[in-house]
Amino acid sequence: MALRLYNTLSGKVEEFQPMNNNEVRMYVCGPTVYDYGHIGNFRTFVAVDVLRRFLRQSGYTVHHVMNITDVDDKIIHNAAHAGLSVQQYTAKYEKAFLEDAATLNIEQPILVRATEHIPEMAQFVADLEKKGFAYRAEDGSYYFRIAKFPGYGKLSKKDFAGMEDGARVDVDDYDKDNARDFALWKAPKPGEASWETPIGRGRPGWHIECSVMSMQQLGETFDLHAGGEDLIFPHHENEIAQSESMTGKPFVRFWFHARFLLVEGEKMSKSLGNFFTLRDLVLKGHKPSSIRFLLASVPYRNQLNFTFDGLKQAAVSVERLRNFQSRLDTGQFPQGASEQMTELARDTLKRFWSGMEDDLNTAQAQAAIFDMVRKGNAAIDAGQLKRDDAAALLDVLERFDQIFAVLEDDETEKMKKILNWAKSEKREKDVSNTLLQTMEAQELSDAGIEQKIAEMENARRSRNFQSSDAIRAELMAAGIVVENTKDGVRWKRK
RNA sequence: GGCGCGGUACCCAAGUGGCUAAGGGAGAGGUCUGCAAAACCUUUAUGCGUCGGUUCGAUUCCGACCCGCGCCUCCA
Repeated sequence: MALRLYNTLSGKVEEFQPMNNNEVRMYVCGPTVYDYGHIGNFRTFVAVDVLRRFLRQSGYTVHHVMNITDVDDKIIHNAAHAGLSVQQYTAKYEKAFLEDAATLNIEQPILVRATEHIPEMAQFVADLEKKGFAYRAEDGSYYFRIAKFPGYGKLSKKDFAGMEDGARVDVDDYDKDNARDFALWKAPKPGEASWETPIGRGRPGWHIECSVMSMQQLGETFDLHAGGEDLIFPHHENEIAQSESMTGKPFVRFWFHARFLLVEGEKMSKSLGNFFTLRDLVLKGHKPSSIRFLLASVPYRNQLNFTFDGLKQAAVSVERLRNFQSRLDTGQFPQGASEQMTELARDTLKRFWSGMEDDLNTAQAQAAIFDMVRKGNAAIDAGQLKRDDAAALLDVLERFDQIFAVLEDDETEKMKKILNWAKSEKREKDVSNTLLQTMEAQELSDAGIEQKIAEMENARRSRNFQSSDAIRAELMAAGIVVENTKDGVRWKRK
């Protein structure tokens, strides 16, 4: 059994085997740091994170590299508008992106930045020109000659053969030999950021950074290259053209693309008012774990409809898993193991795993876990769960969470950071009461809460229910839920 | 216009040429419970966009149509 993964290049689901036994070398196209990351960006990065974690859980050592695009037209434009240097401008958004990724429990890959590889890129362009794949235009820009690369279009399944003669040529593209030729290197326009290099002054085109940095980090041919579906063309098609022209070898074995999401049933766009950054959602009071759970629960190749209702549902689902985990953790169970539960743990893990192996079918994998939760809860209710069973079920839950990463309950700290950020950015008006209430619950110390609960328990023991209910209500108002179980009192922050 | 993906219950969302069409949420009823929370049980698609076709049999394959979405010059 092994992971079967859809490969955009072949258009088929294939068995994934890395080139070197236990090592996977993968590259993901990272963010262009010109603004805060939105929920669509994070769908892709969560999908890649799930892939990365699953590969690691499968026993591979994963070399995972991600680029930061820190120079492009939009950055140059926005930076100038803000009166900042490109570097000052991008530093802010790169930091924000990495914080947001951490908020969503996305493990950080090895980072490489475009602006830190300018000489290598210039060299790459020079070499491509030497080999006849690139040419210099009159203004000092360099273009890739796609006519020289017969495989052009193989990733995006486009046939460019018939388009060469008689193809329309845009008036402003008079510099290019063919309208489809793409920029490797851009000559500077007045006031734009540029670098002095042996091929002249200028800045890299968009695609070149990924070819140069990925091959530098991972070799001329590597296992996996990921990104959003929009990158298939032209970005990844162009990367293939540049890289394979340079080395004469296959560039990437598996191409992995995450599908775009919809927000409230529509394409996300600023004009529709359904454009949300991660921070927007947290300020509205949604927990990072709910967001991650929702993003991860629809398989990456399917369109995901991201809705606020769905976010609420995800929160409850995560809560259900956490409740079960806590029940297993704190419950008192008799020694030993039961055959049914041992089998349940084994079967669940198997189902979970085969769901994941089936092109990362996270919905299927999740269903196995929820089945286990129901059966496990029922066994506890019936008094049939033994101590070793609890450990076995907890272990399965742990395996699930090493990939989904939603059970760890330390979110208030993350949310607080975002709250503080909102204050520093003068965005207090966007802070919801839900978030404030969650934060309030955090203000109470564990000791303070336990003190209150002790008072409540005393009142209950002396059957002074009026008093105990008052304390319960008070705690509830502060976002603390107290549960009285036959194994004792348990409480949690909501 | 070209290429591609999808339309499954109130919502989100898997899946299959024929056994009861996963799972989660929501609603209803019940069990437990001083209350609350959690949990469990029952219940909610004779039906899988529409219409044809192939087949002993289709939600699953094929065709047409309707709707949604993506790519086709830098949006994840």
